[in-house]
Amino acid sequence: MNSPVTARRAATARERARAELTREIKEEARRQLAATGAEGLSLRAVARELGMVSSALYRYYPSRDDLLTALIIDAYNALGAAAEHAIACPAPARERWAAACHAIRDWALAHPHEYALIYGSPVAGYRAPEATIVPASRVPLAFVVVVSEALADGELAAPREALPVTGALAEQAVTLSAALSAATGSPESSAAPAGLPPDALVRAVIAWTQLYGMISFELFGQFVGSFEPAEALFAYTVAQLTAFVGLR
Amino acid sequence: MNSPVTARRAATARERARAELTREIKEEARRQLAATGAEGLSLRAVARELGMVSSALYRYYPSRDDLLTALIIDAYNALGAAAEHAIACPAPARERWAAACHAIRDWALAHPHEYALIYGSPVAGYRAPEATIVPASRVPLAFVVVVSEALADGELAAPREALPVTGALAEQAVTLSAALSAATGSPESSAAPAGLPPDALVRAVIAWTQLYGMISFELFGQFVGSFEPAEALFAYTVAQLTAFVGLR
DNA sequence: TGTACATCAGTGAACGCGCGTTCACTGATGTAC
DNA sequence: TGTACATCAGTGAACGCGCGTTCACTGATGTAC
Repeated sequence: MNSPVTARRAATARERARAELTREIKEEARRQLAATGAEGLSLRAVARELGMVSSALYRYYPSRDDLLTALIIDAYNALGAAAEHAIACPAPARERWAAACHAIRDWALAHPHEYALIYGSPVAGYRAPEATIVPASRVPLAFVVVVSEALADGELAAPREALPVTGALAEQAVTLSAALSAATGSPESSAAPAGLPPDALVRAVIAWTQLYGMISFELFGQFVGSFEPAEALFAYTVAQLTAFVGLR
Repeated sequence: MNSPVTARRAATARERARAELTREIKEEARRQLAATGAEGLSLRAVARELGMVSSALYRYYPSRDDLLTALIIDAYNALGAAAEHAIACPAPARERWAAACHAIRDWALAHPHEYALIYGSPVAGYRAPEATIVPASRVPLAFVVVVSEALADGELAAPREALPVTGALAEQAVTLSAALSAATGSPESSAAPAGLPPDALVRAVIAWTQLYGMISFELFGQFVGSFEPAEALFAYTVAQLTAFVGLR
């Protein structure tokens, strides 16, 4: 985009203004998302709030869907960063794992509409482009990394009541495991989560869906009148899951 | 509504036509829901499809939200009926429990938009009325009933790795347990699920959120490229959950 | 059984709204000589 | 350094759309005497 062939030079005023406005548009859109939800996000409203004419936004985002995509990617990245930050500390794997769980819930409670945007029911007529795949995998990858490191450090042991993983499920797990090794073999990732055995990987994935279910139930109001506030239930679930995943 | 004070009499042609059309409107709305999702549901489109003028619908549903509410209640009831049907057979509790899990997933896969309507991200600007509470509780109640019956029949035992339920969580569980006993003490329910100990209730609730998370992940496309198709993963999860809940 | 009146279903036009996107344009900023 | 041209940001009007909801109305169905 920015003429990568030519030598680097200082950004012009125009370029700075453009970057600035691109950011402001996204911020205003995020604000409206938080107020209205994804379906209510409107280019015209965003432009209005920024004191521009709606057609001017098309200099920055070619369509409403592109703006939505930008928000989705940002949300995945923000949540992924929260999880990665939580596991980036010198502590036993089981503690880092639990910290990631709580970090994810905290982020979700703080940004409910952004959480719904990425994990809620799909937005009608919107098809997520491939650019969302990598950001979307940061959270599950963080979990896999922790479990892998626990395995390497001898802190992983299958729970006593674990059922064997066989058949089609084992095949899927092996395939995914290989894909993960390939993906995280890239230079930027120091810890290679390769070689996670199928049953450990399956348990990690199940744990992730459990977290997701717990957080979504809370956020979408299914606990109103019973386990709301849900801190206690969540903490208990995380503790159980830690054992289920096999973190000692 | 139907003049319960006066003696019963044959329905007039008008009344039959009204009941018929009310049903047809809901059916058409459900069809559009399946095609477009909740946000795309429009009174005008429903009327158009039925060959009526849009204002005529207001004789049947006072507003779009009321039509949505009717669909939500129907969806809860359909899913609840599927779960109840699955547990209504002479078999060990653990099998009936697993059957309910699979029945719920099957229904969700067959009616993805209706599932999203009741368990997806809340529809913007829509507030669920109280009339949805009872239908919404049929599924969780079915699970509680099975576990209660297992307890009564000596088929329930805490899993070896179960953590104790204490503090705020135990209090919430006790309160909920009491509410359940009161609610299901009504004549229509034969099996009184009273007296479920807090830790068993908590585990049942956690299991329910796990199921929900697993089904939603599959339905909302988060498994694309990894565990899709998700039958194997789901079956494994159900088996694990059965043990977790303590069904022997 | 027949008539007068009340109830109700459905019509058609209208209100008022907001939306995404396109397009020809003006005027400012940047660039090459 | 100064000028001519190219690039780009933002404007304002317009297109075409669909929506929920209201309202005065016509004509059919039901009811009471």
